[in-house]
Amino acid sequence: MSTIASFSSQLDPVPKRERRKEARPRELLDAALNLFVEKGFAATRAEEVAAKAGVSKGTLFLYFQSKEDLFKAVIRENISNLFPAWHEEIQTFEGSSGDMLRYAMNSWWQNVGNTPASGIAKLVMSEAQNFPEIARFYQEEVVTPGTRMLQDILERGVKSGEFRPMDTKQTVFTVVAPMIFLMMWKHSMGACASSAHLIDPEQFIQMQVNVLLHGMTDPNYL
Amino acid sequence: MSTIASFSSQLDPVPKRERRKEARPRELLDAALNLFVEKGFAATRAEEVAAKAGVSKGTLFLYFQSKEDLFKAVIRENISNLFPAWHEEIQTFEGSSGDMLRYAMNSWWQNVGNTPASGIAKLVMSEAQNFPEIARFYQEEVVTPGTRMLQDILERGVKSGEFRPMDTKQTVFTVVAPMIFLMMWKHSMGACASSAHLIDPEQFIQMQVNVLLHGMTDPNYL
Amino acid sequence: MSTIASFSSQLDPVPKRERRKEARPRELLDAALNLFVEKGFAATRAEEVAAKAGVSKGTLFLYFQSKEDLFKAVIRENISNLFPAWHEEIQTFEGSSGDMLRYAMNSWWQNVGNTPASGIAKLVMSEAQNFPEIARFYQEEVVTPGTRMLQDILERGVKSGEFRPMDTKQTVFTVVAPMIFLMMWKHSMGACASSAHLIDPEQFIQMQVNVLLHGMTDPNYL
Amino acid sequence: MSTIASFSSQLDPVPKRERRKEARPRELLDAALNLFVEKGFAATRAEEVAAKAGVSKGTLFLYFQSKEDLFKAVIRENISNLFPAWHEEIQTFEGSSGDMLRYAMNSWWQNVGNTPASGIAKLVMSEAQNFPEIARFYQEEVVTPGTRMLQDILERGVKSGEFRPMDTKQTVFTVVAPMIFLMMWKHSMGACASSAHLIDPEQFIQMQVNVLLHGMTDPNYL
DNA sequence: TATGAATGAGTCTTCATTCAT
DNA sequence: TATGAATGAAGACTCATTCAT
Repeated sequence: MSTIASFSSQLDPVPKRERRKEARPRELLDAALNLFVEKGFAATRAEEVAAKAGVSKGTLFLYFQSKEDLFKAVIRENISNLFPAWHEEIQTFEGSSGDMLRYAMNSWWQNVGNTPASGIAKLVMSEAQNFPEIARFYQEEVVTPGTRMLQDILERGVKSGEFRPMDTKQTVFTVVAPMIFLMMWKHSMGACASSAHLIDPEQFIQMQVNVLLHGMTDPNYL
Repeated sequence: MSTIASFSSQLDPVPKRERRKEARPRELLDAALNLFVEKGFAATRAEEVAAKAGVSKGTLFLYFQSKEDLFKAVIRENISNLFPAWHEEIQTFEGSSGDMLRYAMNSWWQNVGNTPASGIAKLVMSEAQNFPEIARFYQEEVVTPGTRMLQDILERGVKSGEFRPMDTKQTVFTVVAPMIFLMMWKHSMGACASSAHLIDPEQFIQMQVNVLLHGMTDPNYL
Repeated sequence: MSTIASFSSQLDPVPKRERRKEARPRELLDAALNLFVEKGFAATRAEEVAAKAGVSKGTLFLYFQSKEDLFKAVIRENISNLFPAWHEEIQTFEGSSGDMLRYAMNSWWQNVGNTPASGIAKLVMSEAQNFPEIARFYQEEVVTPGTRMLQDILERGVKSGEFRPMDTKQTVFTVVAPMIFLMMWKHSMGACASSAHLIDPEQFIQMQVNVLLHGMTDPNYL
Repeated sequence: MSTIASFSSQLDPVPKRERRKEARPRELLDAALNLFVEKGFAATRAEEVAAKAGVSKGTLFLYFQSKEDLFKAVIRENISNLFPAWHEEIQTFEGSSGDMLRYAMNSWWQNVGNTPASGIAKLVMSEAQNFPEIARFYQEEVVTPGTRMLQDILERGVKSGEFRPMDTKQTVFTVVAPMIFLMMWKHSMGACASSAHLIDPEQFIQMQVNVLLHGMTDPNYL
């Protein structure tokens, strides 16, 4: 057995940058991510995380100095890869800017809003005050590139005459707002939604795009 | 002024046990609002609230059955109570439904968004998972009447032909989203805003209303 | 009205020994008695006692130095008159000693066991460890005269040949035991009695007397 | 011996954090039994129990969910657990039902009445009002099986003709009463016993059995 | 490196008692 | 004498963190 193990480790030579020491933490980080998203930072007990990762309480603190340290690591590890192929896709999009915006928002729902990643965003915003360092980190890694991308779309539309002239830097938040809202709602009020306030996210996004593009006063558009 | 002050302070050496039954709830509520918003519900100790209100720990529980009860009172006092007058205003509003919507959102900014009360919404959404009872309470006391009011505006516009036909129940969240977003942003990312992502709330709201009403493709509207 | 009041107070000239100062405490003592019996010493809140007596919390402490002090007073005030006419009755009883015993126990049930006084006994025994002084007081005021009286009955029966020779000093506890038991049961397990363990006190006493007199092996007696 | 002791104490300087998972519950239970009996349930602080067992406050709650849970465990450990063996003994008893009853009561004295466990019954009855759940538990765990067992003895005697016909369900309390009495007395009045009211428990039990079996009027029995 | 028993600081809540009015 | 607002000590229970094994 030890032979096989050592053999296999020979086959997969760990790249230098991926230190051995971080193989175990991965499981802890995954467990923590899910629990933090599900229950929030304060309400998640260190022991739960350890149990979910299949190790003992003590082991957790072998890899992370404190629960807070774990939290920061969870966020840091899971934020960076939010804008992978997505950005690429948008960049090469062909079609009207309106369609582009619609596509971007639908795509966001598919790849972020409707995945555990949305939980991270909720978590970050919820705990931003308590962890300013994380908020700043999130700002840099997610907010800046994200708004940049959306702003590009708006500018493309204005330039082509499809959209009316606007302060794209500010208007971009008009596009961001429903997405932030959707994530927050889903992970907070959505959990206790009385039937009166159920939101159908996909319908909501279509409606949102329609309103963004045509407003509520345009009688020619549904 | 300083003369009067020092004089009066000689006369009233602030007795340790001041009897202020009438004023206490208000003082405690204010202290609680600020601390909850600043540090979160769970992270705020009951004793802190009492201290900030200038009373002892025990006194807090003389006026509120529990910390959670205090939180509910904060919500009621700072948000729920706004609705009646607000509803009245809307009811008697004369003018186009577009102006009405603009008025409602501006008014919201004046009375909620731009006050510490905005922190409450952020707080409730952040802590909803941990305190479902509070989420439920907020749903009932704020979300339901709030959306009801906005829905009325939309229906008014549709009925008058000013707005295009729509599913007002879902569209209302299109109006709610930017407000929720603004509060979340202000109390999370906004706190560590790199200059690149500063939001000018009032400008944002105007822009939001314009977009809601006319969309981004209407070249006839600024 | 004030005339009538002062007039009436003239009609009932308070005896010197019954000091004026103790008129108000009477109400407090009564309230305390009922509450202590009903809920126990620790579980009875000072404010409850005051409320039941129709005064404010502060007033209670005007008349009694502490809750403990109140407790002692309650016991002291209510114990002394447990053996009033009863003792007299027994003394002049004519009939067999068996009938006398039966009469004593039935009478005890009427005058003590089935009245709030039984609660006092339960209370004293329950709190004896915490208030040794009271236990000693109870010993003197109740236990000693009570057992003395019963011992007299036993000795009367032995002397007349109706009862077999016995160590009356010890046997007296055989008579006392069911009474103590009945009071304890009534004020403790009796409160949560599953139907299986309901005790019919009067039937129990008859049975007890029958057994005391005739045992369980005497086939000639029911 | 002292040599060995001092030698061993040099070798084992009692580590602060000793791992004794197996022994802990027993130690805590013993500490709790003694403190509960000595001071009452409510008056005993959880930390005291822990300290007496030589552990910290937190450790207590590692083994028992709550103070009430600890109390239940004390009852179970010290009384409930006695029943199976006891029931067995009774079941296989050979001899007259009278001897059987005498044996049962003597055995009870050996195993309960004369041990700290006797304090539990006193405790339960004293605190029953304040902790109904405990009373219910005691009813279920102790009262029901205990009375069942005694009732079996009585029925055996009736069936064999040794005892006269009787309502065994009610008569059983006639047997229970002196035991309850003995425990109550011992842990209340007994503690401050003036010499006049000292009870010799063993003599009392013999006398009690004699009276139960033969009554006080049977001249043929001592 | 891994374990999990043990720790103890921290927090809400209660309530006897005080004291300004 | 009476009030009741205010106090603060006390106690159950939690859980991040430590450390002996």
